Amino acid sequence: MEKRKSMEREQESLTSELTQGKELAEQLMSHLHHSSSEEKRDFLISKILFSYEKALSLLTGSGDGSDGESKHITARETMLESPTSFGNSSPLSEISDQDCKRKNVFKKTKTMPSWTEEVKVSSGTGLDGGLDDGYSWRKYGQKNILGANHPRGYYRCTHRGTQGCVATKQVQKSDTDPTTFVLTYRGVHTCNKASQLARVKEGLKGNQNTTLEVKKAKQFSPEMSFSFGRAGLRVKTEHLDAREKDIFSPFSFPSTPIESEKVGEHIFCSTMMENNLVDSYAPIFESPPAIFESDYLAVSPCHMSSFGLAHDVQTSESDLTEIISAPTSVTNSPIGDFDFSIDDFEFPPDCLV
DNA sequence: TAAATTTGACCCCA
DNA sequence: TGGGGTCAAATTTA
Repeated sequence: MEKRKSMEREQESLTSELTQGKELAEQLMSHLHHSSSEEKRDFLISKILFSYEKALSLLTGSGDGSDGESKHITARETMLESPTSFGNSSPLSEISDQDCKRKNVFKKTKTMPSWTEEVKVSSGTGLDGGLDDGYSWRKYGQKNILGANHPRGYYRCTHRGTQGCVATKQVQKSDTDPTTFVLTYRGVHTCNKASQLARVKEGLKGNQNTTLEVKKAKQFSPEMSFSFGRAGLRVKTEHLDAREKDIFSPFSFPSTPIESEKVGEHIFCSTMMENNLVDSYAPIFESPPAIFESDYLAVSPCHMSSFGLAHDVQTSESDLTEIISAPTSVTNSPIGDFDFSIDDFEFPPDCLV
């Protein structure tokens, strides 16, 4: 009995890994067609390889095949995820559509990549909870969290219905610092806006006016099967004059004082290196956080290298923190090389904030 | 009037 | 069994 359960789990993990591999391959195909950055393609390839290696290890029994996530997936959930896997005769067919939906949601939530950011905003920005990061979010819930002084807001991508974008984020005001919001992102944007933002970010490459400083990576734990840890960035903004704010307006940049003493405070790059996870970290930037909210965004060198940014880098107080300059828009770009100017970019009407 | 937000209820899981 | 996350109806906003 116990053995059978174990086998079922392995089969589920296998299915999950193969499915993931397939999806990643499809993403890669899409990126090939859109001449995305080499880093991004490399990352997708490494993820695909990892998925298949893991699947193989499950088949051969050489690995434990279970990770923190997949071992929680039940047989029922797995079947529900693949509606075609059971026919009318299955007792599962009696499960309501809503039940199916819910179970899919819970499973997807658990298996989606997630990472955390701490974003400091100045009071009066009117961005509480919204914290515009360039994506369109729709609030779908709010909960009081045990032990937390402030409620947690739940947001999902506006394009979820139209484009099936599964990205979600949680926003909670920090208990210790009311000006700091803890943002937890889950899932990767698959909406058009994501690729458009990526293009905007890439457009930073040739632009040199606005200073970016990536401050720190606060947390990283290999929570997701292998590559998607939780990483944190503390993003500060300051010194935006009216003109610059206008420039940033499409992304609603707030302005807050920078805490220079915290620059380089957290060394996460080395942690990544030690864990051979540098490549794995790429996805964190590849997808959403897209914090457009600072004119002062610090980036550790490992980020820089994974971004393919080798130019216009100044050394900051920390060896692990460097400053980039960019003129019109800023972000901790998930996408590596910044290839074209933002001037080349046009927002389709449906994506303007 | 469509889109966004609020909020109580529901479900899953530790 | 309670906490966290999500759904969806009701309400608000643009």
